[in-house]
Amino acid sequence: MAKAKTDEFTADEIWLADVAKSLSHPARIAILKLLTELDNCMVGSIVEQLPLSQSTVSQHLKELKRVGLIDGEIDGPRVCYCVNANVLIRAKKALDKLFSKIGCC
Amino acid sequence: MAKAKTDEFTADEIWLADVAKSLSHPARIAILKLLTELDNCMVGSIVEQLPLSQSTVSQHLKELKRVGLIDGEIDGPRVCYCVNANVLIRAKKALDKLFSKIGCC
DNA sequence: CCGTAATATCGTATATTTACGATATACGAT
DNA sequence: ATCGTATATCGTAAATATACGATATTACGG
Repeated sequence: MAKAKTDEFTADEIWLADVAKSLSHPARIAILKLLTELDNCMVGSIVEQLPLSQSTVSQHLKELKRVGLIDGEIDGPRVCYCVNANVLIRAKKALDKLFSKIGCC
Repeated sequence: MAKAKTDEFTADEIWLADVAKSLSHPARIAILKLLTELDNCMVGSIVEQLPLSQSTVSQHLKELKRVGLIDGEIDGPRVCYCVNANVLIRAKKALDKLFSKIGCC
């Protein structure tokens, strides 16, 4: 029943799982890709490129922002999002650490 | 209503999101960590270390196996799981590619 | 063959995610 | 002040995820 026993895991484990969760939808992967490629990262541009409604895209952006993978900067009546490299690097390091000593049984 | 519009995204995006999904629970992060640390990777050993029931752990193992992050090898009456480095490397490369050109608006 | 141990699967309850349209908010222009 | 545009939030329905106990399966030892 999805009883949140998260306190039984380490903060690192919970954090990495949370970042992974934010990456666990193709739309959010696509959004991150767009943010690294487009010279224009207004929400409207993103919505145009995705097969999803504006409100749904907004929800996905909120999820990415929640874990800090992107930041939104208000630009007049628009919002400009961009990738937060720091969080990204931290996530990659955590992954590397997790798998630094792969050795099997 | 979670209408699966996944065909609108690229295979790469879907795959990476799927791997991320399999990493999106602290128990599964913990399992992967255990598999890289324990000299004994029987299911029983994993269950012992986690605050979850045997059936729940088995479900998590199934999810990790589904995306190929781990392989299970039958060893008598037990099953020995280990990390699949190939899938892992592929995932890391996909992440690196995704973020190779971080440049903001 | 039978019992025991290890693991997987089933059934099921609850929680969370995903999606959309409708509505609210914020801002710039007129 | 009002209008139009851009974005966020609300309400909600359907899908999926998580958890557990109970049961099935598999393999070995006697």
